[in-house]
Amino acid sequence: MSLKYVILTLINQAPSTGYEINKSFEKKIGYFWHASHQQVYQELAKLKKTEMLTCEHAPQTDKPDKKVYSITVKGRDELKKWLHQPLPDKKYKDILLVRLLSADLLPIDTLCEQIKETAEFEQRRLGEFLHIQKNCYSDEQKKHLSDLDKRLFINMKKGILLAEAEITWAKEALETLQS
Amino acid sequence: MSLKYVILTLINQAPSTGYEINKSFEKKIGYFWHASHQQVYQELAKLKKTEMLTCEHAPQTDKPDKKVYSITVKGRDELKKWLHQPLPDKKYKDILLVRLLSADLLPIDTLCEQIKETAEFEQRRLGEFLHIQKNCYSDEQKKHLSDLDKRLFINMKKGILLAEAEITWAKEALETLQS
DNA sequence: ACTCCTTATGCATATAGTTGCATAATAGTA
DNA sequence: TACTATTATGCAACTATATGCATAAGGAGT
Repeated sequence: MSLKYVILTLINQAPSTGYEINKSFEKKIGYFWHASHQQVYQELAKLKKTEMLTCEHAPQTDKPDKKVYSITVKGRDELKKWLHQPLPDKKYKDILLVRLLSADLLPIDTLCEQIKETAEFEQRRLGEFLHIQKNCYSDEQKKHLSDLDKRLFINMKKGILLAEAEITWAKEALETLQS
Repeated sequence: MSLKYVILTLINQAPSTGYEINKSFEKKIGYFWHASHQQVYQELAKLKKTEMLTCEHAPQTDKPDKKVYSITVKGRDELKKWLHQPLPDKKYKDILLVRLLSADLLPIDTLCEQIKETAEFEQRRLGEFLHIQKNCYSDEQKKHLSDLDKRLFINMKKGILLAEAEITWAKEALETLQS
C-alpha cells in the first residue's frame, strides 16, 4: 500500500531507473524499507499507467538499455497528499518473540542460538551505521547540514537506536533464559 | 508465511476458537504480531483442511456457537520443524522514515506533528507495559518464574526496549529538525 | 422499542508481495 | 572456452493480506 509512495519519493528526489531503485532497497534505504525487484518493476508499470510517472527509454552501448522514470505533476500532487495523511498503525511482526512462546517444543539451547544469531546480525548492522556516521558526519559538519542531510542523519539515528535496543534485549534475554 | 505457525503456536498452548485468537492479536500479543480477523478464520480453515488442526463444534445457549480448534500430532510436528529453521531476514518498513526523505514536499511543522503523535502512541504503549510489569512481576516473583512466564517476561521486555528507542529517537529527531 | 456493543463466524473481491523462471549484453576469471 | 558476476528488464503463477459486506443472538443503555 505504501510502496507506491516510497517509489514516488525516490523518483521525486531524482529521475531513476528500476534498477537504481532496487539498489536503494538493497543498500541505502534497505534498513527502513524493503521490496523485491519484481515488486518494483510491477509498481513502476502501474505508476506509469496511472500517469504518476513518465518513462524515457535510454539506450546504452556498453550495458543493456534502461528506462528512466520521472515524476509528473500529478504524481507529485498525489505524493504530497499522502505525506499529509495520518500515519497508519505499525504492524509488528517478530518471529523470535513468537518462537519464545513455544516453550515446550523448542529447547532453550536452540532458542539461545537463534537469539545470538539475531544479535550478531544487529551488531554488524550497528557497526556499519556507526562507521558511516563517523566518516560522513564530523561534529563540525553536523553544524551546517542541509535540510535533506539533516533528515538522512535522523534516519540513520533510528537505525542505530533500534539496533542497540535489539542487542540489549538479546543480552538480557540470554541471561534470563540461562538463569 | 508465518501466520500459520503463529496460530499453531497459540493453539498448541491451549485449544482455542478463532475469536479467541483474534482477541490475542488485538491485545496480548498485538505488539509482536498482527493479523486481521478474516485472515485468522481463513488460515484456520486451511489448517483444518491440511490436518494440522481438528475442529469441534461447541454449541452455546447464551452466545453464538463456536468452533474449538485443537492441534494434531501432524500440526505439532510441523510447528516443531519450523521452530528449528533459521530465522528469515527482518523486513523493515518505516513510513515515518520514508516521509523524512521528502524534504521539499512536507513542511517541517507537519513532519514534527507526525513524529510527536508517534511518540505519544509509543509512550502510551510503554506506560501499559510498565504497568503490567510492575503489577505482575515483583522482584520476589521474578526469582521463581515458570519457563513460560520467563519467556513472556522477556517478550514484554522487548516491547519496552523498542518503545523506549522510538521515544528517544523522536525526541532527538524533533531537536535536530527544529534547530 | 430502538440502538449499539460484544460474541461468533464467514464470503467475495481486490491488492500486495513472493517465487520461479526467462532474456540478453558485457566483462572478468579459471 | 566455459563459468560467473553485473547490469537491466520482465512474465506468470501463486500466496498473503486487506477491504467491504453479511449474518445472528444476547445484553446494556436510553
